[in-house]
Amino acid sequence: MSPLLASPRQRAATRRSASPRTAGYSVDVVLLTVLDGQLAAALVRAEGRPGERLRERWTLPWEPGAADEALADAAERVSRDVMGVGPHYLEQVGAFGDGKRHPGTAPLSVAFVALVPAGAVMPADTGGDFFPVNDLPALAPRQRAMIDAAVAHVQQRVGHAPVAFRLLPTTFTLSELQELYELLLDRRLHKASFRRSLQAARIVEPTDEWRSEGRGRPAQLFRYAPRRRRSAPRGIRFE
Amino acid sequence: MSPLLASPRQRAATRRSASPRTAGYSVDVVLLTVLDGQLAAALVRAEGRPGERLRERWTLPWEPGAADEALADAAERVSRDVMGVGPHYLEQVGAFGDGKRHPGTAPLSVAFVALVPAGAVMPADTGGDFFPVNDLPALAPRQRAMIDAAVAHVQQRVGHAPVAFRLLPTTFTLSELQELYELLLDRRLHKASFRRSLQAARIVEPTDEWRSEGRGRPAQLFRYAPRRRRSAPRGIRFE
DNA sequence: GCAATTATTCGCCCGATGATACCAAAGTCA
DNA sequence: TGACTTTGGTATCATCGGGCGAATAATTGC
Repeated sequence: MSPLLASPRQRAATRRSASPRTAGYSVDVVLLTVLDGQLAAALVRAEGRPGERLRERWTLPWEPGAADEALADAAERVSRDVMGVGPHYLEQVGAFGDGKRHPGTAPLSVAFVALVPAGAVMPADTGGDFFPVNDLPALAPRQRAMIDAAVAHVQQRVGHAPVAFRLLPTTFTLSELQELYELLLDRRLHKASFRRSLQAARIVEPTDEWRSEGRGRPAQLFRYAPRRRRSAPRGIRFE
Repeated sequence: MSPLLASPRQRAATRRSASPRTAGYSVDVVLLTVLDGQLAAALVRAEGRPGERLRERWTLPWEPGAADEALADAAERVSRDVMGVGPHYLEQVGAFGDGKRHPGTAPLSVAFVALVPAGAVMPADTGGDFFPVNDLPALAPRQRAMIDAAVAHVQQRVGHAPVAFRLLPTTFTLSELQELYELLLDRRLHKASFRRSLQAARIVEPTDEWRSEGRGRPAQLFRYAPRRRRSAPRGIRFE
């Protein structure tokens, strides 16, 4: 079988079956995007051994861990298998293994979170789909925990990493950006303060284009273009 | 051999040798304390197989991963084997496995960070010692990476978790607390501002005791006693 | 007592944040 | 055409928190 002709689904299945003896851990990816104004995670069909009865129909995309490979490389490959292209953001969330089941036999799973811009489409042959994180189908407890941790991880990183910009197209309106921040942080933000802070941080620049959304004044489009080095943190937080 | 008579070192050695076939991953603990005004990590003597030549003499305390156990339980046991008592703080840092060596044969290590109050002593039979994180002996690259990540993790958590208070005795002066924050954050803090924020957060309370350090006015002793629920975060950070 | 040292607090200033209101540019509808 | 609505973008003001220097307090050593 030529690798050039193999579909992502076939590649993934081949790699999985090539390791009948589990390496001791799996690499699982929580692939997040924005769908219909909600955070959504990619799930694929659970593939059990012939004759095995699965209690769950869906699972996070994953791969058995390889001894001689960097974890991030495996996670990137898993993401590529699902979406056809590499993720715009990839970060490790942590290791999960507290006695809960996994679709594979791995006692330990290393979770990654990957971000895909809103509007990206999953190739049909992937056999997967996006589900809102607030309305997930039945999942193994460990996988549910990994999704929850991935969302919490993104929420904590949103102020220190360009998380939001990886979930948006290359150009966007400031209202879209603010709505995304409100979605991620789960709280309302003040419009004037949001734009003031954004301007002070100098991480977006305006383009020459405007977008008219039907009613109301057209909005100027911006792009992510950080021009400022990180300012030293000020003050102390006790929480 | 009765478990009641076994020293921590013997218990750890027994457990390690009980898994000749590696479980696929290890649980490593970065045990931090404050020693001579510096952050210090606990290291133990590296134990190789007979005849095997070790390039490093020291290693992080660790254990092979067990399939049927929670990761945090293993990390707590490792900490207890080193210090004799459980840690005052324990949190997972992440999984490390990017092709670097480990004293065991595990291709993957799950790192935890544990905090021990300044002044705590390591039992003599542990065979370990504390080393300043800025002046570590030769270590395997993966272990060095885990220590660096653990320190960075603590620095990021210091404003959101009672990290500093787990590195201090139960009572302390405000100057000691500020010096610890300056050590952790690696920057100077203004005394009046520090105390003002501390009072606003309502996480310490004064005791009836004062401590005289020789010269100068005696300092009042405080204890950690959070009385305030977390205030909702304000504003936006773009960094 | 007086200087030195350390602890604790006060007052001033500035920047960030939030509330409210205002202006601008488009569509809708009579 | 002209009011009204809708959405984008800005201005003004009050408030709050934090940075800064200085004043005050309590002890040791001379």
